[in-house]
Amino acid sequence: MGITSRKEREKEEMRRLILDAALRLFREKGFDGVSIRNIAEAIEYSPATIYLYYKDKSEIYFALQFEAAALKRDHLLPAAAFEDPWQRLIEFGRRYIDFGMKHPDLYDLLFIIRSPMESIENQDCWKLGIATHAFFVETVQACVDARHFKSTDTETIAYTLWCHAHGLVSLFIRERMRMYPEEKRAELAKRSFDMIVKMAESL
Amino acid sequence: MGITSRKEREKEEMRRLILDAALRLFREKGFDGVSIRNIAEAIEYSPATIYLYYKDKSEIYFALQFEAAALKRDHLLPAAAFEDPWQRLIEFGRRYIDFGMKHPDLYDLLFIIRSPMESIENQDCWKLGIATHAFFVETVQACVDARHFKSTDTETIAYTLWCHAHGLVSLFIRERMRMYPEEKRAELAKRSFDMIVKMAESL
Amino acid sequence: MGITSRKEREKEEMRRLILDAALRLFREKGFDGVSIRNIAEAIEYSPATIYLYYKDKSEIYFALQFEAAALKRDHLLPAAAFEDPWQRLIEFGRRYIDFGMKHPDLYDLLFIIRSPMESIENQDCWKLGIATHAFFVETVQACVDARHFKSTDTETIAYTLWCHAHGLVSLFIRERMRMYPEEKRAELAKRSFDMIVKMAESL
Amino acid sequence: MGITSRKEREKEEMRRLILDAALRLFREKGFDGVSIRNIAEAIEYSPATIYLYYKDKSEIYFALQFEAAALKRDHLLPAAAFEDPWQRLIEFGRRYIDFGMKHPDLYDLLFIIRSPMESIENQDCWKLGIATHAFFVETVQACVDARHFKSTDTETIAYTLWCHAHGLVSLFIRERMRMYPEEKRAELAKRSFDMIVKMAESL
DNA sequence: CATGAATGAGAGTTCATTCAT
DNA sequence: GATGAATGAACTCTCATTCAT
Repeated sequence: MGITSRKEREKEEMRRLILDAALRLFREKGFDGVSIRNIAEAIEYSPATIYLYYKDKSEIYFALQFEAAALKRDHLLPAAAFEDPWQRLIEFGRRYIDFGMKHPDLYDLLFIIRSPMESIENQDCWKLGIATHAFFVETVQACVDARHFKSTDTETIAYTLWCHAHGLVSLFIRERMRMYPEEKRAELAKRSFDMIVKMAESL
Repeated sequence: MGITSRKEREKEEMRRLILDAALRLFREKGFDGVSIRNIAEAIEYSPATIYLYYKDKSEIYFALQFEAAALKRDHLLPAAAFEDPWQRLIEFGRRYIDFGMKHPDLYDLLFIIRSPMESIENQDCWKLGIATHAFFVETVQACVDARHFKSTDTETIAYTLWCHAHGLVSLFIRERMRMYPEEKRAELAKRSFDMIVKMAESL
Repeated sequence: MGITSRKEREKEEMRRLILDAALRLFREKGFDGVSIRNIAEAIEYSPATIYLYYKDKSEIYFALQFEAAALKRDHLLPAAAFEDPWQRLIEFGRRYIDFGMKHPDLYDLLFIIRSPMESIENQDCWKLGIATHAFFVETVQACVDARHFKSTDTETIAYTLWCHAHGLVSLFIRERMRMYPEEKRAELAKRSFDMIVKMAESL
Repeated sequence: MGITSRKEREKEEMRRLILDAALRLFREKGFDGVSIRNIAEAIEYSPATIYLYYKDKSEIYFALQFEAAALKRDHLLPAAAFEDPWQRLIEFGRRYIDFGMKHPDLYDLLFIIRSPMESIENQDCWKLGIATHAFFVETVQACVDARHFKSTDTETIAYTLWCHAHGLVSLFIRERMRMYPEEKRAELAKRSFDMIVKMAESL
């Protein structure tokens, strides 16, 4: 078992190495701009070596999507610590946007990129995403249960808040805010978040 | 003149053919995923023929973007007919979302696709977009002037509403609403629009 | 006959137009760098029109080679005016080098470029070249007859002088004189010509 | 070490294969007339393979030029053994011409072919050429110092001799001696060399 | 386990050339 | 007589991928 597990561990480390490099490169040059060769060079292995760990390029893609989903979950999870559902919801939103701003490529991967036909592999990723989304909806539900809103249409409330957050992040990371001077964008996003919170309060 | 105009027309038809094919392909596979060859095959011409009508790949892209911007403006413009700014704003929002739903590829092109560094050529397109955006902001301003909102932060109000609308459309057209059954999605979008309108009223 | 000859004349003018443009372009961008399209644009006709006057690209090439040969002959011919064979020879040499310096592309065409298999067409050109060369050899012979040299090996004398002149011109136009500062090259060439003349005197 | 060196050797052999094919093609069709595909076909490999050994087309060109320069130096160097500067000079000239006749493609590459703007890479080649040229000029200078010529214009003497040698070789290898029967050409060249030597003696 | 070597396929683009009008 | 439209073939170069070692 010792040997087997060490091998397992080494294999895992190698996958890590590949994914980290891939992720960094995707960040820099976009998904289409990165080649297997680029990744191989980045980790100082030969291109052929990559294929020992991932069947093909799209498997790397799926693995990354899973990574992204996990990272996102980890980024959002601390919101669960807030006992008050309303505070929890706010924190969740703040963290959601923060995640998108800090990891634009991951966000892109999860919510914008048109994926190359989702095979079975990324079902795990999908489950993760579902779970995180469920946590979000439950939080909204908790607010509803706590009579925080006049409206009781949990589904629509959750969806509406999501639309706003997603719109905010994706306009930003796909560079559609050029009519606003660069240095004002972050602040505008911040003000908009505060505003939607206010708006939600009077729902 | 007869011959000239027929030739002109035929040339125009060919450009149409190219643009339509290109548009469909761009949306399916993204800008980088589409090759001149692909487009040529789609319209059953040789690759070289494309170059008789468009200088290079990005010129096709710019032509499409310009068309999309013009179509969008035409789609939104009727909102200007409403005299009451608040009604005008609502109509504008409704039409914005409607445009995105009806012409997902055009919306994609304008607000989602990662473009090849926009050179001077598509300034026209850019101006068009700016103008339409300005109309939107002015409408919000008119509402503010009419004391429709408690808040007077026009910029943030406009931006927040835009975020919601863009988020709604882009989650839809980039298929990130799979957790909702297909037949419910349109209705959910509708309810969300109504909700944001309500929320805005109490701004 | 009037109509026919006018048509003939017009056809000739068009050929002139094409050749002149081609020549200018070859000068600027080299033979390989020029396309039929380039030539067509230069004379503001369509590429297809060129084909009404020349069967294909290499026919233009051959026509140009003939042009070059004729131009060269015209450039050298005035040397014939000198009655003294020695003066005639010197003048011939001077003019030969002058031609190469003033029309590097023509010289290139005639003496350096590896031609695309010489078909029957450029036989005319070949004859012209032969004739000019014969004139040169005859001049040398005249010097020999006039006991200008001790040596009587006309063939070798002519060939040796030609080698020098050709070497001088071709090192210059194929840019192999970079070890000499640009501004000194012309003068060096001049001094070398004077030197070979001197050397020939003591042959 | 065995394996490594064998691999090294194989790699070197492949480069040889490419360079040999390229050299032959360049000389037949000129630099612009040769495509990577041509070279690949000649050695019966795929075009992509070429890129494993040379970054691009001009790197092949530079590699060849460097080789040619080195070979030429090696061919000329033995002349240095002659102590008497005049004998040294004669031997140098003889070897220069001999090199051109024996390796027409290399000579072509070095002194005739129109090269793709030489970047920094082939500086080595350039230096080699400069050095060999310097050796030549020094030899002429030594003759001058030894009062071998009446003229003391070393630069012009060297240049004039070079012109003759270059003209002789390049008329030959670019096939501009067709007016002389094939079997007489070599002898004519020989006689011309002897003649220029004589002429130089009386300088 | 890792890789060097190789390649087919395909990218954008340009070219000489043809042909119906 | 002139041309607009079209194309097959070629260009340089990169990519994902395979396979023998």
